[in-house]
Amino acid sequence: MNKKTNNSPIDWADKLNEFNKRCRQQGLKITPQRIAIYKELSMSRKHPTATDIYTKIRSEYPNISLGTVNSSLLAFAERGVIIIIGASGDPKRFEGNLDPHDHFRCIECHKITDIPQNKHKKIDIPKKLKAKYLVMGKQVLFEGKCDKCR
Amino acid sequence: MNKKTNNSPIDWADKLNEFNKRCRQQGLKITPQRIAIYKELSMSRKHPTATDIYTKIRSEYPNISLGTVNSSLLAFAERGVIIIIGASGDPKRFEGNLDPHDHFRCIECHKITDIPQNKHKKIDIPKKLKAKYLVMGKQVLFEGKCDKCR
DNA sequence: ATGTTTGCAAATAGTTTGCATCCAG
DNA sequence: CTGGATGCAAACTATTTGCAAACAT
Repeated sequence: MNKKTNNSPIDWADKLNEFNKRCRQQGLKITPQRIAIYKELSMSRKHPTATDIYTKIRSEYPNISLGTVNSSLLAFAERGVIIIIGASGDPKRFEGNLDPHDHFRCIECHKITDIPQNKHKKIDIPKKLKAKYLVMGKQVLFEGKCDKCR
Repeated sequence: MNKKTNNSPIDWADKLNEFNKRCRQQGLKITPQRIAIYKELSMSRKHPTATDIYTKIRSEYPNISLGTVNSSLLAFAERGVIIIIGASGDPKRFEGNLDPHDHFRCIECHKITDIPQNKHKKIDIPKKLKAKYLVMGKQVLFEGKCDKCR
């Protein structure tokens, strides 16, 4: 499509490097399973749940467990290697793409789509907030009905 | 504190009117339970879960059920009488305050605080989004650690 | 060598569903 | 009257926990 062609081995090599670096920085051990989990996540633009990733990975690692997938994803998210998105009540959805962008969620089919940040790049963190809290992230979530559901 | 004194009977009468009007417009039946649910929600600045509200209301309506509280809240949210906020994986949190504002969520204690919209009032909906989707709402969620947890 | 991670299983939490009864409009 | 709402219980889905064995550093 456009310059952001996924699945290119070069992209993946880059991402893997970045991933390894971040893990080491954060004291997270790098295991084949974790690499597979991260690969599955970062190759997907679909904001998979832990179960989604678990299902996909089972073909490659037949005896990985959902618990492992879940705890790995949580460990990543805790250290900022990935992020968690979506709306409350939904299962957790993970996102490997750390470039700032927004999301659109269909209230009917619950699908989440990436939305590039248009103008408003700089919503940024109100000073009052920074004074009182340690602000580590920001998410903008649009909700409504997607083309298929409306 | 300041002009937004909660719990004032006048505030509540206003809100109740508004609530009744909206319910009628939307074809939702008004029952004592629903009024109690909405009252509990709109009097609270704490973004309660269904269970929170259920627990509180039981003193007044000892045989209301969690299912009823939940389905009422969902019915309200579906029709825009209230909104659902929070992050995925968390239990749903409800919010009766429809004035546009943002939220801060502590990733440790999961508490959610209202954040007034500072400057950036106008993030508003990218045209491309509007073209493709039916956008019904927008949420800005800051995440990090609150004063108590950091 | 050592402390983290894995895999498994069980426990917990939260949400949703089905159905008979009831009540607001 | 009638369709939506209630209350109860059971089913489901997702997440978390505990522990012994395996492995990355």
